[in-house]
Amino acid sequence: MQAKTAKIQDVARIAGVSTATVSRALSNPDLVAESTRNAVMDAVAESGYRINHTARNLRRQRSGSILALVPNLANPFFSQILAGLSSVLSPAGYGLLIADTQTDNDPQERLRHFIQNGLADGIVIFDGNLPKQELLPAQHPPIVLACEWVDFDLPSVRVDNAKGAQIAIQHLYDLGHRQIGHITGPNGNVLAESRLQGMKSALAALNLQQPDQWVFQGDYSMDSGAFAAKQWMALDNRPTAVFSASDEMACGFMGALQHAGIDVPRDVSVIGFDNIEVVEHLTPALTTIRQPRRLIGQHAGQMVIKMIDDATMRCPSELIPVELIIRNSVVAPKT
Amino acid sequence: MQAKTAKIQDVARIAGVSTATVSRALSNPDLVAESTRNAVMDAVAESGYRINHTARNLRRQRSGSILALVPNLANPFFSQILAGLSSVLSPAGYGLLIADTQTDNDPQERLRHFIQNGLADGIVIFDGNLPKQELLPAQHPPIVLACEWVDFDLPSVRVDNAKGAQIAIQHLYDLGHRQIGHITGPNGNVLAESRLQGMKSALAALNLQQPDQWVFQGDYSMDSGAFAAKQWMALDNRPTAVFSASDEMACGFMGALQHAGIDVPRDVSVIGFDNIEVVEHLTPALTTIRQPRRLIGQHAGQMVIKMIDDATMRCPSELIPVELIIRNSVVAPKT
DNA sequence: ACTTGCAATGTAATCGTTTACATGGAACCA
DNA sequence: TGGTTCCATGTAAACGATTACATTGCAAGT
Repeated sequence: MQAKTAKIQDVARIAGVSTATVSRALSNPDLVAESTRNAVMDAVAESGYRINHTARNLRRQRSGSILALVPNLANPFFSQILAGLSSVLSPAGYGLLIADTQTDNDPQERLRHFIQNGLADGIVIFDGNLPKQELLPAQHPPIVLACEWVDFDLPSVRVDNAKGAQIAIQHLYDLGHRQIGHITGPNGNVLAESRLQGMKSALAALNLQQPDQWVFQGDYSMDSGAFAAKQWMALDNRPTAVFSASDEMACGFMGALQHAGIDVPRDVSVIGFDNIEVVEHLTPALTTIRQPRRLIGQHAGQMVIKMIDDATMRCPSELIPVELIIRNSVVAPKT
Repeated sequence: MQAKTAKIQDVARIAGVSTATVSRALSNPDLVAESTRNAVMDAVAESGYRINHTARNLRRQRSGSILALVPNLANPFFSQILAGLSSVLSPAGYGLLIADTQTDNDPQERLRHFIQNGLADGIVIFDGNLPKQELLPAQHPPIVLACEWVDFDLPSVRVDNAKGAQIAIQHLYDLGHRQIGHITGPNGNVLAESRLQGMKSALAALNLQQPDQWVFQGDYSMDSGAFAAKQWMALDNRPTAVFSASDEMACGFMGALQHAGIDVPRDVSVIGFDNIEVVEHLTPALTTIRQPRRLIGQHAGQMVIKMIDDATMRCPSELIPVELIIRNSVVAPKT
């Protein structure tokens, strides 16, 4: 251990003032006279002083970071959202702590750990399946839910999933499709549910039937999309178009069909949800519903910061608009 | 503000012991008698005590988290690596702080900020282009480089990129290709360089020529792969196979070719690098060089923890093996 | 019986800031 | 001139843990 890093005491000594003045000069410059402020700054430069955040945080009763709880870090869906989050947190002086909610077997305890231990000044939750009773009553730092949400009253930022589904169905309908299948997200997932519901009511409004075997159970993974393809191929009576609750599943679905020699979109049209980056480069390029992921991250970040700054603030939930991106995976059905 | 959370004092009072004993009972159980230990545990349960990490960290002169510096958070390439990292950090009691190195315009200052401010007990750097002088001399927490590396002596965990390139070329060669092109990574990137060099020496060993116009400048993005496709199509004298320095570029390349009506692999074989998840589901499924990304994250995490636990430790760099994944994007050239 | 050693615990200093409160002086006003 | 007010600064008490050092009591060794 060589020359320990300078502390505020050292700066104070060099500048010939008290530690209080140094502290003020640094974090509240208008409180000190200009001349002293300059002296302090010089002393800081001379000593190479850097603030000790741990000490500051202890004193201020804060942690200086925001925690993001994601259900599966390995899922690239989150990378852009996190990038958006990070881009608003950094400038505001917050660190971004990231934890995977599904790594171990006691989510209950783990969640409590994160929420109650003062590890974060605010939390952004991307996982709608967390044990709800942990979120509800206790005193916790500001929480915002992003993408997924839970049924009681916590502020959230999300897209209008039902609307997205409706747009997708309408698009298929407009091109002439009357037999429309669906690949769902995992059971119990709020996104999956609302996309499913959105689809159902859109179909109903259009007076279309959808037999149960046209609804394939998925879990957002590519593999589950590929599995849906197998089921589709096994059908006597195949839907002419399939709306997938995620782009990843659509990838898997199209891939498996193509590997089996089935032509997309000639034999079946496919529409996805999310607009992840790769789908533009697929063949056929995937028609999909765009979710502005970066934006979602940014809004969530801004919201949580607002709630930290003003504890009384009740943020309204935000609904980010979705958008149909037309590419080449949807065409009129064969006649 | 209601009932402030219990502190160690409260626990001590309830258990009828001193704070020192409580502290020991919690973090060093064998130092206290079993009976007192139980009394303390009961008191903890009764009071709902949860440790204040900020205070502990201040006293212990640590921060309790590890920082990951990634060049571009939005790049899904990192999501699995981070998942691996997180999976070893969490159990060890470290938080994972994530920062994007490219968000703002003064990387120098930013890097210094992270390194010197005691924000992290250890740092994992995924960006080989950081200002090197910042990493070199000063006293900093343990640093390990992952994936990318810098030329001087810092421990790293990475794959054998040159070997990967060599395997790729050999595979193409074995199938009969003698005219082989390449899409590079960004200029100055160590991965790009070593894959390029690996390819060059493999070609030389096989006595193959590679005119300059067969080497397309890319930047790892899908778009740059698509751009390379344009250049490939403009060539009079096209290579029969292309080795791409990343799967993403290979996606863009294949996509753009297919959209232009060119058949992969019949008209040109493509081999990638990374084995990102989606490429298995492309049509054709992409033949590629697999990098075990999750493993890289895990090893980097273990290494940095080791270095924190034992400051004298000099970790040797680790080389994770790569592997050829044969799929359908490479076939023998047209005769 | 007297020392020695050890195990269990307590006392209090310490980590590096922030900030409530106290102080001193200048400016202003009647 | 004496009294307010206000600005700039200093003093010292927090924040909530850990841990060096001191203390105690008891068992064992001689």
